[in-house]
Amino acid sequence: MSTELVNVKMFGQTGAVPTPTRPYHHGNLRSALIAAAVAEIESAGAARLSLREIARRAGVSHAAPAHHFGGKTGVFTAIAAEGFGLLAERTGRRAGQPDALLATALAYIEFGVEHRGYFEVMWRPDLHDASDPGLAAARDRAFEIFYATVGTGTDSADPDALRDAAVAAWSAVHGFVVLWLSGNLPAELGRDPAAAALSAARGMIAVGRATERQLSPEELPSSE
Amino acid sequence: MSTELVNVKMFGQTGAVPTPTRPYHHGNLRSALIAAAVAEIESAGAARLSLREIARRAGVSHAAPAHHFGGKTGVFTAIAAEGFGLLAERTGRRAGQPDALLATALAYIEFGVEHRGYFEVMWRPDLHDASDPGLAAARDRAFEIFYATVGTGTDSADPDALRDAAVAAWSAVHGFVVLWLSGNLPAELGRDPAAAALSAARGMIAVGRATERQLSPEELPSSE
DNA sequence: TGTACATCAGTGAACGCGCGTTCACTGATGTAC
DNA sequence: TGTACATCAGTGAACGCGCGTTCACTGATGTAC
Repeated sequence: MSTELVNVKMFGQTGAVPTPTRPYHHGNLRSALIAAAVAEIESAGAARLSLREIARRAGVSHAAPAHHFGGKTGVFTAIAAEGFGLLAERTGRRAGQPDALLATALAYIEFGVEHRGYFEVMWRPDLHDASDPGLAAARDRAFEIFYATVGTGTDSADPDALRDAAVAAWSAVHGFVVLWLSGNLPAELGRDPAAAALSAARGMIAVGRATERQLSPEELPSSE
Repeated sequence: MSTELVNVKMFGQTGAVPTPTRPYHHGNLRSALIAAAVAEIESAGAARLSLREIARRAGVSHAAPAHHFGGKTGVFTAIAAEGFGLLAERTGRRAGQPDALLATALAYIEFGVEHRGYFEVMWRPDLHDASDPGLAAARDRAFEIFYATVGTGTDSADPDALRDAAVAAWSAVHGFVVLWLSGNLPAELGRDPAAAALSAARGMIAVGRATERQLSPEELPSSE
């Protein structure tokens, strides 16, 4: 009898075979728990997440997640940090391209829609520990990429103008993701988030012009 | 002994005074429960809301909320409907003004920030019953006002262009509120949401221009 | 190569808690006469 | 004006459930010799 066979998980089995044991040490419990938690958040929402449900999904004892992460906050913190890493990777790829701002905006939206489990946790300091060094580093890295892209995309030299543009662009893409995920956007936009986001980008041009028309002269940005 | 005195709530009392009874029928339990629920959501988040906590805040028996609203979904549905009513009232006030789009955007943001308890529930069909007739009517009314304002503000005659502009404007204000409420926006924006939103509006002009520059000619909106 | 031992990842039984729901009830209110 | 009665808003005791946490434990792994 090979060790392979012995170590395989065979929970459903009830035959004459002596109860096969899965290895006592999981080997990669951390990843398994995070994956289980993300899957659970995607199917039931972050509010419903319980340590016991994570354990059930990962096939370990109910005390294992708390043992490994210290508690629910620890799980959320790990998810958020990993999420910012994934986001930075996606958006960073576009840096330098001539249409980097638009491409980054679409990358942000695609990330949020494809990874709602991560996305939902990343912006919720009430769930995770925002001061965790690993999380803070990952978040800062993602922000740097975003700011740099907005800076070159909008030709904003003035730091205040850059910040305002970054907040505006971020609000727009973030709001789009949130409304999309919660099913609030009109159904006519279709089911492809990238196509819908492109439509919204077209709309953004009209909104920018209307804003310019409606802001009083002294409220308008001075430069450019 | 006046009825006033008899009816007053005196829970802490243990003296010789005969136990004063508060009226068996509350009189306005519905409003009291909604107010209690909104207050609880604002202090602890919608995820933590329990029927028992609502009852505690309202000073009624723990079974009263379920008795009145049928269950937690009923409470959330009532909150959402009332929230859309409040939003429509606020944004509707600005219709017709020359700067209606900007004013409506600011009104949306102020509403979201001031009434986070309502705001959080309104966009969560997983919490409330979106098909409830009262809720649907209130929501449609609020949407009509928003669409009309965006239509006149952006001069969008084409229905598709109007929809795109509405989605873009909505994403922007909605994203701003969500990021503001979750504490994710940079601290330099200050503590006054209206001032911060005005800054973001300035940034929106630059973002609109950058979007126009980066969209390829065939992706650009044809009219205007 | 073999043995002894420290480490610590993961277990599983037990606990107390707050929750939603049920249900027989209480008592205020409104209406019919 | 007074009486009888139906209605139903709100009560409170009781229930079972899933949760997080604790803690003595088990057993795989790595290291010292």
